[in-house]
Order: sequence, then structure tokens, then C-alpha cells
Amino acid sequence: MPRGPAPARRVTIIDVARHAGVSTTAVSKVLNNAYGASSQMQAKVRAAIDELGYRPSASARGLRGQTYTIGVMLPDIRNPFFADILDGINAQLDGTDYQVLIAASCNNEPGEAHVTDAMIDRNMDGVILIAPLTSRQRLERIAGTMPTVVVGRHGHSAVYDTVADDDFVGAGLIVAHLAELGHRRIAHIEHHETNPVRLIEMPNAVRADGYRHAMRAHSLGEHIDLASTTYTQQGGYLGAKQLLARPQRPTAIFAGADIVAMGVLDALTEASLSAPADISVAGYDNTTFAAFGPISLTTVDQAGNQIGTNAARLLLDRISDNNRPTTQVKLSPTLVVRRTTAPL
Amino acid sequence: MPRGPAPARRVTIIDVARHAGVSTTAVSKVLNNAYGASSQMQAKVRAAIDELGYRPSASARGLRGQTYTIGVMLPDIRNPFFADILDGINAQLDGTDYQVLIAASCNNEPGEAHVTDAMIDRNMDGVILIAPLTSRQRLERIAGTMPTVVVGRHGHSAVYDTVADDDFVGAGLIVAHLAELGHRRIAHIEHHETNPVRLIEMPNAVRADGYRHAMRAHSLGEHIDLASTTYTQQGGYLGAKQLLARPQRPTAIFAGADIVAMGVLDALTEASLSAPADISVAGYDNTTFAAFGPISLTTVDQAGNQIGTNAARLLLDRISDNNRPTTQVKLSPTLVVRRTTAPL
DNA sequence: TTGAAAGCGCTAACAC
DNA sequence: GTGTTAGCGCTTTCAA
Repeated sequence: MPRGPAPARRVTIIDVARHAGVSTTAVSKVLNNAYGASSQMQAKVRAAIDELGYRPSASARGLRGQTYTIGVMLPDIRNPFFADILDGINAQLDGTDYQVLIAASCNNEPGEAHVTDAMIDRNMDGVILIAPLTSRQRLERIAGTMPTVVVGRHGHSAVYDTVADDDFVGAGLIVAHLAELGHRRIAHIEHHETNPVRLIEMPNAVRADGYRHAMRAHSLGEHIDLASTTYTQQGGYLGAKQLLARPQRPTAIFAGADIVAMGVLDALTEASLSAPADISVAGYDNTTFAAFGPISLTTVDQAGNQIGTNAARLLLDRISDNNRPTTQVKLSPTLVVRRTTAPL
Repeated sequence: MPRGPAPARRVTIIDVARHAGVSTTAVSKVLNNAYGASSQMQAKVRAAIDELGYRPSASARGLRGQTYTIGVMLPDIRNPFFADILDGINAQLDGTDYQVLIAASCNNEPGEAHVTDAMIDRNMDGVILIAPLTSRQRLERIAGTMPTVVVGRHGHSAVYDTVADDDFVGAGLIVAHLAELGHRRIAHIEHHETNPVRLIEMPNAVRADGYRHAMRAHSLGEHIDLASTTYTQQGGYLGAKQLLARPQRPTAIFAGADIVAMGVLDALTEASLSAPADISVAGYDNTTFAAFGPISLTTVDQAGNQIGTNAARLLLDRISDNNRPTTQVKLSPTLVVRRTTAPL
């Protein structure tokens, strides 16, 4: 079936001006709540806008100034933890004129570069980058182009704000919990990392560090045991397989992320083992999945929602004043004990 | 710490033209692979683009024509089924000049209107609407404004293309499977729906219809039993509570979506019951979650990936020729038997 | 308080 | 094959 005729021309600011019997300048001023429009004029213009169903073109606006668009770069749309962050962002931006647009699944540096370039090209008013792998230098270049908030990555920048969770402390919470339950052979599945900067800044590396530090603090240094894979379900599965094959099998596995813990549970099931009867398992993130009854995963709550609201607030602040000093928000994680961990 | 000085002015097409010693038209032609540029000129221009690191402004382009942006409206970012669709979309669009931008969490009609308006305002080249609740009339209005593909909704339109799964058949697959296992009291948890158009077009309604029809076809009409909630984990939980409280408790529960089945399993756990020992449970969507070992949910595979590739392909076709007749793609679901269903 | 007009960066019609 | 130029819809000086 053929489509109809070409759609009618869009209503422009000129149509509104003509309809209201004023200048386009006046309409623009009303749209932007700018100084210099009598309340009488405001009323006339608003009436015309409503009658004509006028909506400003973001492209045209972008050519001169703002696009009222905020970009969020998400590394992995399947990790439900990111959904919590998004909820926080949306909650904070709800009611403002900004529209959040997400670019997902850019899980490597070239992919991230592609996405951030696309956001710059589209004149976005600001971006929130979630757990980016991108080099510091490039991050600062991006932040030099548009207001930027980096989420989930440690380190301090003079050009972008950051929001992160204290992963070092969080990892310690898990180790302390397991040690208290009597576990000594506590293994950790980490996201493999060699890049020296990321080794300091990425949450996965900080968690691994926190794990090592806490193990030593509990005099368990000799039992430090890492499986180095990725923060994915598959990574958890492979990591668990490695650990289960050790001559001295660990009695507890601390997975670096809930999604990793899922992979661990998967591997346990496959090996006819279960948590916590055979092995205690802990995750990190407290995703909705972890709370799910049949799983009931012990984990660390990062308050994804708060991370999101903080990131959005910082971004709005920076959009309104790009010269303010940068802020580093560091949130404190809390332990959530559920049913996958038990006394040895 | 204060931010540095304002960033340098962006490189424009004029800079490129000057640098290459040609006109802006020439640059534009090269950028768009348009007719009328000698290979010699192409080389000069490309060299200048590279040297200057020029990238076209999407806002400026949008004012004249395309923005090279495709919008995807997602009702719920937590439902992993949608991630499969997105993967398909991204796979199909990878390598093209289009950037996919997602607007998520618009789980009601006003929210959807807000998002689609935002996409129109931003001059997007096309949109993929996933399981929209929006009225048919509004959908057609949107499609009259920009190329549109509607995913996961039945019904035929002369202005937009559709991609859907045969939910009627899919529901029948589950009922047949459970009936074959000897179940008779097979209950269904549906997403509550009263709107007459949506009752025909929305997948949830079609699945409920398919359930009823299949029950009768297996001479189980008298056992038709519906709990009417929502397609969320919470909805599954509440639906299961309702069904468990029946004087004659069902022996099998067919949840309308995997995420609903999660809620069902949650409720079972809470009631110290388990699947399939006490009650068989089936879902719909075959999300990655369903395949997860410790869950191992019997479900229906909708091939979300294929849905996505089809949607993206149709959209590209329509962008290139907006007058072609509309296409309706209907994919066939398949049954995936796992460990949550067992003989009575 | 109001409006005329320049111009943001790009594309496309048109002239050479 | 190449360049000139008129806008696309908006914001923003600047003059009235």
C-alpha cells in the first residue's frame, strides 16, 4: 500500500510570529524565558504557540546554541546496574527541558570514540559517560568540547566531574563478611586489566585492589587467588571454571559484579554444586537481579540510583556554569547479605 | 580547580574548503558521495578533512536534510528481551553512517508522546518504536512525519512498516507443551488490557487470546484461568500470588513474558514451592536470563535479534524510498524446553 | 519593550 | 566539473 503525500511543512517560529502579530525575536525570547518581553506579549505568543502546535526545531537551535539533549554512554545495556543509574538520571532530569538519549553497547575504545564523536557532532548540551574505557587524555578532550560527567571511574580531573562508588571499601566489605563467616580461601574474579591508567581508575581494578588489601588485613594474604576474566556473565562462568579446577578449591568466590556472579552460579549448577552449600558466592552492584528470590545473592549496594541523580545534577550545574571547579562525588557502598553466603 | 579556556572553534566546511583550495560545494559533494566531483578533487578534499580533523555538524545538516540519527524507543530498559532487539538493530546499522540513539523508560502514553515528539524535534531520519502503547492514530501521525517502523505490535498500517512475532502461535506452543506433559489446570498471567485497539494489536493481548484458543483446542476450555496484572517482575509476583490462592491451584503457570516468570518464581520461592516440582512455569521471550543455568526457564524464542535486524532493514529501505508500500514482517516463534516444566 | 537583520554550518539549485 | 549563493529555523546583537 502506498504511503500518503508528503507531510505538511513544519510550523516554524515565523508562522508563530505572524500568527501572534509580533516579531520572531519576541517568540524566541518567550521560548527562552529571556529578558525583555511584556507579560502581554508573552500571553499572545504562548497562545499562538498552542494554537499552531508549534515545537522548536532542535537542529536549528543547535546551530546557534543549545540542543536540549543530554547523551548517556552505556557500555552494556544488559547489565541491570546501569538501568538503576539511568533511573536516577531520568528522575533528576524529569521536568526539565532536557531529553536524555542513550548510546549503548560500545564496549571497546574505538566504539566509545565513535559514540562520543557522534554526541559532539550532534551538539549535545552535555554527556554522562558511564564506566568509560577511553584514555584520560581523550576524556579531557571530550570534556573540553562539552560539559562532561564521568561515572564509575576513579581519578581526578580538572575538566570533568566524576561520580563513583568507593570500590576499595566495597570489596573490603565482602571480604570481611566472608572472613567473618570463617572462610579463608576466598577467591576473586576480576575484569582483566593491564593499562596502567585504568589499573588505577577503573572500578574493576580498584575492587581487585580492595580485595587484596582486605585479604592481607585479615591475615589471609597467602590465600589471595584471582581469576582474571571479564565483567560479563560469560566471564563469571569461565572464571568459576578456572577456580573450580584449582587443586585447592576456594570455599568462597567474590565476583566483581552481580552479572559475573550469575556466570559463577551458572558454572556451579553445571558442576552440580550449589551456593552456599558447596561454595559461598558474592557479587557487587545489588542489581534487581540479586534481590530476585530464587537467586538471593549477597552483594554490595552501590546505590545506582543515587549515582545517577548525582551525575545528572553535576551535569546541569556544569551546563549552567562551565567554569566552576570540578566536583568528585564518592559514594559509600553498603553490604547486602542474602542467601548465597553462609558459614564455612 | 577551574576549567581551562573556552575550546577552539570547531572546524567547519569552510575551513576544509579553504585548506583544500576548493569550494564548500565541492566538500559537501565529497561528503555526500554526490555526483560531480573528480577523483582528483575527492582526494584533495579528503586529505584536507583528515588534516583538519573535520567532522560535519549534525545540527547544520539536519537543518537542510538528514541528521544520520535513528531513534529507538524502548518501553523498559530492564527487560533483557529488548537488548536482543537492540543488538539486531545495531548489527544491521553497523558500518552505515547512522547513529542509533535510544530513549528509554517511557512506559505510558504521555511518556511515549514526549519521546516521539523529541525525536521529531531532533529531525531524526527514522525511528523504531518498540511495543508502543500509543494510539494507532498517533502512530500514523508520527509515521507521516518521519520514516517509522513499529515493532512488536500486530495490525497493518499503510504508513508504517511492522515487525512482530506470531504471539498467537507462540502461546499455543506453550499450552501444547504443558498439555502434552499432562497438565490440565494451566493458568496464564497476562498484562491487563482494556483498550479495544490494543486488545487486538498488542502482543500481550494476542498471547492471552492464543492461550484461550489453545486451551479450547486441547479441550481444556473449562480450565482457562487468567490472572490479569502487568508484564513486569512485580506483575508476575502478584499474579502468582493470586493463582496460588485459588481453591483449585493450577498445576502449571504460563507467564506472558520471561520477566513475568521471574516474578512467578520469586513468589514460589516465598511460598516454599519450587518449579517444576510443585508447579510448572513457562515464560515467553527466551531472554538470556531464561537460559541462565540455575533458572533454566522453559519459554518461547522470539528471535529478538532477527526482529531487530528486520526492523533496521525496513527502516533503511523506507528512508531511501518513503513511497514504497509498507511491509509486515511476522516471525515464527519456537518452543524452548528447559527445566521449569515437567510432567504432572 | 520591541523588531530588523546577521549569521550559525550545511546542502542544493543554478550559473559558469 | 566546479563555484556562487540562497536559504533551512533559530538566537542574538543592535538600533529604534
